[in-house]
Amino acid sequence: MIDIKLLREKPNLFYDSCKARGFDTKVLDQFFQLDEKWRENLKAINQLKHEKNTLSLEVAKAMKEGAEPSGIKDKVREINIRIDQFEVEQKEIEESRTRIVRIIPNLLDKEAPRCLTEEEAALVHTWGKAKVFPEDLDTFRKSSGGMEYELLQSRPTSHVDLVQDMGIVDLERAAKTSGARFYYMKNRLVKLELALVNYALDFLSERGFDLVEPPFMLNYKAMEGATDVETFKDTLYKIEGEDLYLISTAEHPLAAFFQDEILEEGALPIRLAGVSPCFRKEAGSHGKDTKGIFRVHQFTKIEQFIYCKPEDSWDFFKELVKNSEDMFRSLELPYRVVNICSGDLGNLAARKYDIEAWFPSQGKFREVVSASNDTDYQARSLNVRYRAKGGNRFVHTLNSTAVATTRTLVAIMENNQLKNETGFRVPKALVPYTGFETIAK
RNA sequence: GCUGGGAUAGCCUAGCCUGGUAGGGCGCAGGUCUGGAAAACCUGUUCUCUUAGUAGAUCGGGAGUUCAAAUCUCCCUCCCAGCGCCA
Repeated sequence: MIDIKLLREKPNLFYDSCKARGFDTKVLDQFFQLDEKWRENLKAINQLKHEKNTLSLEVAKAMKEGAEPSGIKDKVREINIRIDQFEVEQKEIEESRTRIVRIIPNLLDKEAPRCLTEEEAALVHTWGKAKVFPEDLDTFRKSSGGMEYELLQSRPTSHVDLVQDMGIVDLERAAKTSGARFYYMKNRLVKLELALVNYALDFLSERGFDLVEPPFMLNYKAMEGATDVETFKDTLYKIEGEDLYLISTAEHPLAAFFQDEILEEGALPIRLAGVSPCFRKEAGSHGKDTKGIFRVHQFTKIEQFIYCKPEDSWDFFKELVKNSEDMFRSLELPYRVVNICSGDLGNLAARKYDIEAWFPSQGKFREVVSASNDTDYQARSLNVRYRAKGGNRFVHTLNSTAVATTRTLVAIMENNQLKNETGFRVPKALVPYTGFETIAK
């Protein structure tokens, strides 16, 4: 949630930020309309309550002296009716205002590029040597700066065909039992997934993160604080008859961990590495990546999360991106880093970097990591503060994927295909965790 | 799921029976004192409102009774203890 006081003091900051995001500024106009009415009403209510309190004291005084002040009591009853009328209206105004405030996006960071679409994201840098099929070379060059590449003789098999041919993923039966975008994962691929999870946890543990397996469900209040309306609408599964939602990322339970708490300044920064399944409806993505395990309703993800002091958050943003990059370097997966367009940012993020791995079969860079600095936006909604000199202040929160298993598995399959047989090589870093070097038919 | 006990400001706690300005302690901040510090003492220390007041709200959340609710009544949430069920 944004800071209402700041919105009142410096409306132009918000108008500019919303325009750059392609967010309709009518919402801001509505806020100011409602807020003005709200403040007007508040004054009237306070005035009436003051009268009421004064008269109530007179009643107490009179009764102590043995009198029956029925005249004053009647007056208070009248005032109560007027207060009730105002308060019913005020409650409605407040609800509308809160609804509106909650959808106003975070203030953009000045380094978030001003543009509207996914394609215009600013290239930050690239790493590795991509395997490119000649047909894709144009697209690759346009989207990769001067990144190194080697040309492929033939297009690598798509992971969809590969996993089914090898019998390590059963999509048809998953469709039967659960629907589209589900999977049964089998044998060595299961081991590889768990290897990836364990590797990522060791990796982050060594870098000072506390490992956390959070609840996989959150109640409305926690979820509302941790995320935004868009996520609710498009991605969350609700448990029928209960005040519970399946998490779509460990970010949310990690963010809500300190809900309504005041942290000691010396305890910051707090680095948490969450591991959890992620459940996503993927509403609105019909027709995209419909086959295979690239975009699914359920996958496992290891997520980095940091709570810190406001003045430090951009340093920690760099740290998160570096961790994620190091992770993908160690998995030998070529990638590019992009600075996401103002128009393509989520509501919470002031700035967001994506890491996009190169997928040789698809001939594209695709998102495997998303790193955001939510500044104080999420912390304000969740009421997470720290004790600072001169008063409690909201912390800043940041999050970044370390590894999302399914997507990373696809990247591994497509980048490491074996030449003479059906299968792929396990990245060296994972071999100690798998105990085998290849997965082949 | 059942029975009982709890939830008061950053933390701890009084007040609840018997309705009438939420009191104290710790911690923190400022001040007096000091060469400096400690101690002691004083002041402040929830939120809201750009008329900042002799203002309003606030005692886990909501509703009710009353001129008036932390206090009485009802519903709900969470925590603790005991019992039950349970991989």
